[in-house]
Amino acid sequence: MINIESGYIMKQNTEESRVTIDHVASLCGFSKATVSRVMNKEGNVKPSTVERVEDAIRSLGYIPSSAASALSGGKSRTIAVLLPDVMTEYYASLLSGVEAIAEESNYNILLKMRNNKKALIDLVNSNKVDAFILRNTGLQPVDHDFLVALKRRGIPFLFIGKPPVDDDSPAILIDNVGGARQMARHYAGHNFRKILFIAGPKDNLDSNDRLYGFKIGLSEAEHNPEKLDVMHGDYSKASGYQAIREALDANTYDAVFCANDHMALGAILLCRERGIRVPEDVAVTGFDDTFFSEFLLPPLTTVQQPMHEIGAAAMEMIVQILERHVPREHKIILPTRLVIRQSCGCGHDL
Amino acid sequence: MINIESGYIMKQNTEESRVTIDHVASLCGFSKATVSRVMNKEGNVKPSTVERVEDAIRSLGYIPSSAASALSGGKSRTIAVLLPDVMTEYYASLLSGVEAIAEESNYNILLKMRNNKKALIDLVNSNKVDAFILRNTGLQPVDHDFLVALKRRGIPFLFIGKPPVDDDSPAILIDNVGGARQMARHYAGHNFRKILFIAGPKDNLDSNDRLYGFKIGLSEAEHNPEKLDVMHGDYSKASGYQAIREALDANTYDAVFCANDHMALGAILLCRERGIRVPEDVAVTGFDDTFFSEFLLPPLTTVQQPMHEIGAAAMEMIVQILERHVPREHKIILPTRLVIRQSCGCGHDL
DNA sequence: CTGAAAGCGCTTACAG
DNA sequence: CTGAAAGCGCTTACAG
Repeated sequence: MINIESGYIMKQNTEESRVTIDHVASLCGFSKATVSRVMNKEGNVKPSTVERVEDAIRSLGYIPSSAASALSGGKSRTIAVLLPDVMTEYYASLLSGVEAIAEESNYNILLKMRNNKKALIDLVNSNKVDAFILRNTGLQPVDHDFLVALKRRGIPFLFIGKPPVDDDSPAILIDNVGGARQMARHYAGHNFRKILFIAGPKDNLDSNDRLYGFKIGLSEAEHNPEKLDVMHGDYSKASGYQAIREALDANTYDAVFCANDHMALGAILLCRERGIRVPEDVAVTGFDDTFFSEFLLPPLTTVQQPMHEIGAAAMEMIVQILERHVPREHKIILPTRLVIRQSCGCGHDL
Repeated sequence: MINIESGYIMKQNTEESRVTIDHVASLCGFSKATVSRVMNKEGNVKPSTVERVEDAIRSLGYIPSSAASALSGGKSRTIAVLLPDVMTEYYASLLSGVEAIAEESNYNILLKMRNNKKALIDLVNSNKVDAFILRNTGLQPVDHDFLVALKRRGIPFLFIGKPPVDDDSPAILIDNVGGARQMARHYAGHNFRKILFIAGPKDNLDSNDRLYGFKIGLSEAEHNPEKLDVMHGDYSKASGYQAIREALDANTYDAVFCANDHMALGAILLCRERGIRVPEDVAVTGFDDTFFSEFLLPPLTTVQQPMHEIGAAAMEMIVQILERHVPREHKIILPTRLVIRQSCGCGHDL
């Protein structure tokens, strides 16, 4: 458009040159109200007008100032995403799913990784984002005042994972129960009789659902193990290691099912240390199908959840809410799938 | 502040209530110009005034509209971060380092994961961010027009990794040469004679530095291998697998050093398949010290780089540039460290 | 279908 | 050290 490289033109527009709606208006001969209307695809603008305005926008390379439109009541086209962290593959995948759709739909994403009440409420009030995607974990519940602020200002939001108990917000869920149920049936097939479930924290919804699904799966398969003990970890490798260590000090088990792969990794590490063979002495399985599970020795049997798709679905739903004013109440449940590898005792071709 | 739960008060302020600078001004009895000054810590405001204004801000719970301040020439307190992806641990760690400092310094971060020229230039012109953090990989070079736009508008930016050749922007670097040099010395200790280096893409700066460091390390140790072959991958597991497969079809090697851990994983996987023992038949080492490397069998010898710190350093530098108007030209080089595990042949206590 | 005008909530010369 | 006023670049009733 403007040749920056050829030095001598630059002088007067080094920092200031900004094409505004006024330039567009005067170039195409319509008012800026009209320009604004076509930019926002409002509808009732004569097609020929739309065309001329769009030509002007294009030829000027006009980019609306999002600050200005946000201030005057328009949209900022940015969505805040609140995640506990991005270091676990699970969250990184979510984020990449969200981002993929954001890019495609021309939204920006603002990332927040701390449940910092003040910062969040500031963000709500700052006019900076159009909506929120919230990952709710039992671990660090989303602040209540923050949710109140959101509702109060009428800013749409959605949960990845179950909303807080009293809240019926839109949400993207996965079939925790179904995945664990498949695992249980597989356990029944192996005829495991002394089973340890290494759960997440006591109040964690995902973990509770997985345990629940596991139990009904067992009973559906009419498999009645001698015992089904439950220990609690915090989803970390270290906690899986610790849990199985304590459990094994007191009891013996055929098999341990962990509420996620990181804890399963911890369990396998403990077994390696003690010379306990997996799966010959004890089977170990997980949940998530994290990157590394396939490369463990033995390769981990686990439940795959569509992490990327969860993020994508969340962003899609937000875009719909924002742009099509679709009914706010809405849940989507994404499927999970048992992935059988060798840590359960299958495939002796190790 | 306002009791949302007790329904009957809500009626009139359900969506609108916003505390503005005017409210603050009238509460404390100063003009909004003054309020603005204290908010922006401009300096020449009488201390007693500052105090009264701050009291008013606090008691009203006032949050400035970032849209308004951005529009009127102020700052948006948000930094754009451009990353190729977040799915690899390397980028996820960077991001978490960036985020940690952003939170602490009260900045927001806007995440961009595609090198989409138009979207980026729009962002530059949209007034939405104060600065950019750019991860430059040889793979997907940062668009030139985008950089031009940045400079033209005077928006500060910084690279993680080497800037493009002709560019002397601030950057956060790691000591690729030093890390690979340590690895080379270790190789000399093992007396490996037939060495394969699985590099990144041909024009990749990190990979080239690692190869360079490896070579000078070898010569410093006066170790002269019979051969040092180089194959190129793309940093993916699959490419490591592929590279070593081709290499092994034509030659034999004592040891292979991979430019990152994912390719080392691929190499180890190929060896597993072929029944080639690592490290007895061939040693395999990597670079990065990714999460999984410790849990591989054999545990991977690799070079650790401080990923989180890189992100943190980047954000810190941006904040300094923005707030203290520190000189723009600046580089920081962070150290790397050899982590010796067993895939190189050390620690036979497997 | 289109335009004139007010207003969104700040910041920043300018004047004192 | 402080204030009155203009202006940033949009959007949105309101009127036609």
